[in-house]
Amino acid sequence: MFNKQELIDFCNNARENFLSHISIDCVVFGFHEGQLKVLVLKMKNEDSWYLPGGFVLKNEPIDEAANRILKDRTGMDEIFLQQFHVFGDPERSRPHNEMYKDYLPPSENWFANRFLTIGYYALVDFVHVNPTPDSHSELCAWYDLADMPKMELDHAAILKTALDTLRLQLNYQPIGYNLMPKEFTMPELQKLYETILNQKLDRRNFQRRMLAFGILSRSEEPRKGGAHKAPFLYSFDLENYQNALKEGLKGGW
Amino acid sequence: MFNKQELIDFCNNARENFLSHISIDCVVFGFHEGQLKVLVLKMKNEDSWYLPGGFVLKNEPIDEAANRILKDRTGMDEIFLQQFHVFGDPERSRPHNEMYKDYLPPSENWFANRFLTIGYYALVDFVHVNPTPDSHSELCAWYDLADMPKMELDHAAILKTALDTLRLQLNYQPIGYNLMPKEFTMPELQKLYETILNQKLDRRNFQRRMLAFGILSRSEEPRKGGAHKAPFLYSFDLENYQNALKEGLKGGW
DNA sequence: TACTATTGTGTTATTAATACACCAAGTGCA
DNA sequence: TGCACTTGGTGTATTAATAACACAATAGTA
Repeated sequence: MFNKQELIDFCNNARENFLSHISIDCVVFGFHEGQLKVLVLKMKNEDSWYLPGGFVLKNEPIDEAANRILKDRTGMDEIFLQQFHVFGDPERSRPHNEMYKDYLPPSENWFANRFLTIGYYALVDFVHVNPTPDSHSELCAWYDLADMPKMELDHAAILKTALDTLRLQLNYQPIGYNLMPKEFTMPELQKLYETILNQKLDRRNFQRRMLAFGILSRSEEPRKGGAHKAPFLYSFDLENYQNALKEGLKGGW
Repeated sequence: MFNKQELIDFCNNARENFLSHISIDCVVFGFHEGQLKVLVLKMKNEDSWYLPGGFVLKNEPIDEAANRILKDRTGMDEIFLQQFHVFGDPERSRPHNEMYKDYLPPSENWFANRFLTIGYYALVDFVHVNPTPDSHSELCAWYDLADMPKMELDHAAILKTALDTLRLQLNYQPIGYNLMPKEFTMPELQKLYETILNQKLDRRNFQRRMLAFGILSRSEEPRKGGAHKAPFLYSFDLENYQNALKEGLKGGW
């Protein structure tokens, strides 16, 4: 993916600006046409796929680093982002460590380092994302969760952990606001939940429960023009939603 | 806490063996006499307190590093340990960065670095712990959660986050096994829950719920000899317990 | 206009959570 | 020994949450 000169430049730049041994990888979830999507990158001249990631500037908070990385890949600001796990097996970055050993000695080769990676997951409104490859990628694109390409390193495991975390999160936090468009119908929201959980839910019980949370407001006008019965449009009541994020949806004890 | 020569030795050793920029801090919870306890260290010749922590060896998985650090402080092996958050504000280690600037230039001073710290929390059986200070501490001791000394850096925030995580955990995972002795009475287990949650629970409902989880087995003999009515002794059914850890106690959706 | 797909809503049964009261066993003391 | 007090064990009624289920309304299409 790099030729020798590019590698040298990259390494010099990285060594000067970034914290060593630490990377960030992001699992960006979007929702479109009833499918949960994940943003992935394809390296130049290689059939290898990665989650969007990057490094932490020497004087940058890690949450800001994750935001910066995602802004570069999506064009979006103020993304819903959550740190979920650190992947710290010394073997995890091994395949990369060998990569450029003919070009540079390990001491000068940024990729010869072991990297811990901090996993973040992001929830974004699919249509607002402008997938943008980085300098060593030829493609940045959405993939269906059910149809992901084989990813390098431990990125498949990172994705799995992110998904598990998201599913857990669902039980005590509202999540639709960041994944749905401003207005949506109840069946559309249900589809989101069903997709994340990979499980059918009962329409009537879903609606009752969702409304009981008190985070939705129904607009006056139903959606017109579509086929079939005109569904009501809902949007999130942001104040109650934020509150539910903080307080949790229902307590255990 | 270090004199100049100690500092130089420490830094040389650290630079050679540890990953830079990364530390681990552990919140060790124990339970004794109806109180939730946390293990803390006091620096030599200073009135400053810290959570037990350390660094990651260059070729060591981070979970192993946390285990090693805790084994050194507690004498215990196979501790229940859970990674819960990375604290990555560049300001968090600032107070330490200045500490030895008269002894060594920043490039040679391990403590002049910014550190991300990976937070782990541990649940241990109080009586099995042998609190052991490290080389730059004069004391390693249990403190009541309600009566913690003022800690350095962001260690109070780390503790708070650990406690919040533990309280959340309580809702979908069993936790008593690691904190209670082998055999215990139902009121004792209840006290543990009440202490963690800082809230009174109803005796009868607690017992019903706990038994419904199916992770307890009642021994034949009640505890004799104590004052008052002899309570039954329970222990955890390890197989069901492990299963509940994996599966979660009750699902949301 | 019948048919079909989709959405909206209500009712009942089951299960879980909460609130509450009584009995049993042991201690200490008059 | 009888009584007060403490701790622990268990049951039951009420309420709330969840799960299961059926029918009516609307808009497009054949």
